[in-house]
Amino acid sequence: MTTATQSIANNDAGKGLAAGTPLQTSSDSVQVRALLQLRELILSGELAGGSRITELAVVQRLGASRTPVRAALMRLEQEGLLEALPSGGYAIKTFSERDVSEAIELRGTLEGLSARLAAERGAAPVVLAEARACLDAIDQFLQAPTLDDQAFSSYVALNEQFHALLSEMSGSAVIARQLEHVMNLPFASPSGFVLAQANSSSARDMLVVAQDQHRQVLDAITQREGSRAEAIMREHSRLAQRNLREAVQSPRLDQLPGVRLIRKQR
Amino acid sequence: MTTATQSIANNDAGKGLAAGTPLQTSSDSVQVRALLQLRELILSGELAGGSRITELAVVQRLGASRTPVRAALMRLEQEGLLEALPSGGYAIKTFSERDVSEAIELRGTLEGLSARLAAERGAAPVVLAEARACLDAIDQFLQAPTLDDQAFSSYVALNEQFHALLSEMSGSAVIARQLEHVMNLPFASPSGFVLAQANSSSARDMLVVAQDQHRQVLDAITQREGSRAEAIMREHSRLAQRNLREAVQSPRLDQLPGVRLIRKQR
DNA sequence: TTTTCCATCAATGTATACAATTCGTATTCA
DNA sequence: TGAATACGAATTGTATACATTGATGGAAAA
Repeated sequence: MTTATQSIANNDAGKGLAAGTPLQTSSDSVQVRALLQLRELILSGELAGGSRITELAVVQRLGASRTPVRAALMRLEQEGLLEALPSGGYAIKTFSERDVSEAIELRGTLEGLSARLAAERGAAPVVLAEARACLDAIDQFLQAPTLDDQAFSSYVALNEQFHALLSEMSGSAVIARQLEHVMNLPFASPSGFVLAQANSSSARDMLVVAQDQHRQVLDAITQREGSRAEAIMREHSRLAQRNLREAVQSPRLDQLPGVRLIRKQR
Repeated sequence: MTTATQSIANNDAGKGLAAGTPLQTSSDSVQVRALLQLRELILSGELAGGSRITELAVVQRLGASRTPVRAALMRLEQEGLLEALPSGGYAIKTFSERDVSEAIELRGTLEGLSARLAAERGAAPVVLAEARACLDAIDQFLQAPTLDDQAFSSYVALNEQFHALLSEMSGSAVIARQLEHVMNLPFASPSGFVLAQANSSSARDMLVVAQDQHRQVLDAITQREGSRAEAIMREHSRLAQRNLREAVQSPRLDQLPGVRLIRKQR
């Protein structure tokens, strides 16, 4: 995970100003800034999916020199957002709905593996406690009969945290690394499409179901029930699958990061 | 670790040469050559695991300039062979036996997923036919009561091919990509440790077992038995686990690529 | 009008100069 | 003597010039 510490603004006399750029000057290195900005540009759909992307264009757009831009491009390629063209250069990848579905399935499988290992080996008590606290916090939000956008955002944050803790419980750096890599794929993230459902009447119910699965997988891990833990996490990812299917038609979809990269047909 | 120029001496006396110099030992670009050579250097153990690696050292060693070397380093970091140090620069990663074990488990899980999807969706007949041909070829080698090193090498190649076909059968580029990524981890490859067992008396028997699993998973896929296919591939990876455990003490171990990166403890 | 060849250009690949940061070391002050 | 600071060497980060390759368009010939 790249540390995106937002701190004192620095630097950046800003030569070429582009319209609409969020102007988030963090004091990170040029390389990191270029990576973040370029990723944002792609995920926001500002750069059309499928189109070719040239170094020079990015250089002009971001104001950095070719070297850090090149690094960022390389990085984004291996993240899966860009595709290296055989003739050199890159194209912005697009994803079919099936691709997204498979990415979610992949995450479910890996999280299942992680949960099983955590159960079989036993998780560190500290992490378990953190996870319980995290779930308690989620419960707080679910108390209310209806949830506003703010509550959903909080849920998303806590949800991500819980999944991260789950990954940590396996005690496997190798698997955690792979999971991180899968999550780099857009929309594969645990809360990828929940926001699209925020207005749905059944939205809260879905979160209730998800939260129950959270509880149960933690219980399974505590009871050292490996295959139960694995099965739960796999099923848990199916919620995201459902959200994906429902969200594909949602008009609100366009506001989510990365959805512009999904092409309609397979 | 001193310089000593013990690798392929390209070294070409530097910048004096004008354009058009036929220094292409292999017809690839400098970048690709640097990547291959550096990876080889690491996997062969010529660069000590855990040690820091500086750009300049690599530049001097490989004769390329900093730019392609930098690209190679970046690549190897994301492959998992190098670790990016917080202060900049890289260190050669080392792996515990547990890391390796987890990498194998990971592969088994992903191959299981792939096989299940292939079974559920149905695999392309062409690929299925190729896979059968591949297994027939392996059978040829297993006819002999004992196998020489040459036969083992052939087995390894065919084995890799079969696993590649299996990955293709799922029809999922997303999953195939992840599998590829996992295989980048040293020793996670399907035939990672078979060569270490080549002299063992039970070596052939192990291959016989493996081959039976190959047959069965193909049968399961053909019969559209998803969870059976998945289970078989998971169990299949356990063979590699066994090989790992046995191979760890083998004196022949040092000749395998990457084993020098395994640290003894924890 | 079409095809082929050449010229031109644009984009990436490569090398290197320059800047900034880090780390080790030595010196100085308490 | 110890610690802290400052200085210097080394290494990475950044920018850019140069080289090469691939694409594109236009002109000439069939």
